[in-house]
Amino acid sequence: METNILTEQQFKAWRALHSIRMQLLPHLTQRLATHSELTEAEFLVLVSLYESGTPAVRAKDMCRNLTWEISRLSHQITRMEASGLVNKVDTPDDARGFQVSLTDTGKQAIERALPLQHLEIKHCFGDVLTAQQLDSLIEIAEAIRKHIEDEHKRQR
Amino acid sequence: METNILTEQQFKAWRALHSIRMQLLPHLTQRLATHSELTEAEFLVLVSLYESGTPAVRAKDMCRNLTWEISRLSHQITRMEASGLVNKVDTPDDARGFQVSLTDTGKQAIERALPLQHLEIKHCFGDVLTAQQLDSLIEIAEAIRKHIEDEHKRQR
DNA sequence: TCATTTTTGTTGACACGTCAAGTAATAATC
DNA sequence: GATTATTACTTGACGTGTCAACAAAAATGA
Repeated sequence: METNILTEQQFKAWRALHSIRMQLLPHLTQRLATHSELTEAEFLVLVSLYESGTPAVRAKDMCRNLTWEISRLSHQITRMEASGLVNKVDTPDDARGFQVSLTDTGKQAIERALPLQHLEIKHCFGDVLTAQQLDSLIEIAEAIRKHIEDEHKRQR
Repeated sequence: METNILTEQQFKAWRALHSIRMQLLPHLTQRLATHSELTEAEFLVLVSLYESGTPAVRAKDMCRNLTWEISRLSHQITRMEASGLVNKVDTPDDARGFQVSLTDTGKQAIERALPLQHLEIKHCFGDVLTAQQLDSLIEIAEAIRKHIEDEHKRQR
């Protein structure tokens, strides 16, 4: 309770969120690097592609899916094309955009990494929490999403 | 439910956590940049110093406080010293380490930023959630912390 | 149809974070 | 007290993420 703006409980919860972020996420990205030699950003792009069910995904759609901005994706795809995980393809209907597709290497990488990473998530997140706690998280995310959306829309 | 490793609920909760991370945190760091011209890393260092109550904090202690590794702090302090927010001082008793102290600029910056940022946190986090949800977060963080600590200790 | 606006993406600069390799001082051990 | 191990930090390389400035295609609309 540094100031009296936040209540004690609010402050503790904020620190709790920070703690989750600083402990769980680095741990998981490290595991991912160890068992699959993928960074988190690479993993997210590959999952997004893999789960789309389509051979190629348009950049702007992937951005919406990942909640990334286009500049971030552009940089990331440039790097991943260089390392051979994805290909960049022109869109047939719109000469501005591009599509991203999995290479064979990329497909193998994600098919190997996905179950391993889900095991990690289960082990140090899913199985560590109670059903009530999992439900709370889902509610919390929704409450925050709604709030931010209202803020955002007003600003734009 | 992409694979059947995680239960549906676990998977949704995992996505919820991801959603919180991707929506709330960028929003808050952007606000911080807007109202105080500080990055999140700068803010965290300044808060750590300010709340220590001492004129200077030793690097390793600040690392423990922030859950940062020393390399990260070293880089960060180098940048912040260049921009005039902190000073680097030799420790009196141990010639290996260094201490960090607030400059006047840094002190003014944090005294201005802290209440503003707490208002933001209250507005889009603390006041958005119920008391039960706040308590859940505190419990969740503790459960994860304990789990990771056990994992970590075994590995070291 | 022509001009304007919007959408889509690129690029460069810069701050950030991690890793691995190194250095130097202190602590521990014999 | 000399050797060894540990601690505390530095540095460089590299992947990441944001911002602002830019470019070009597509949609809008007068």
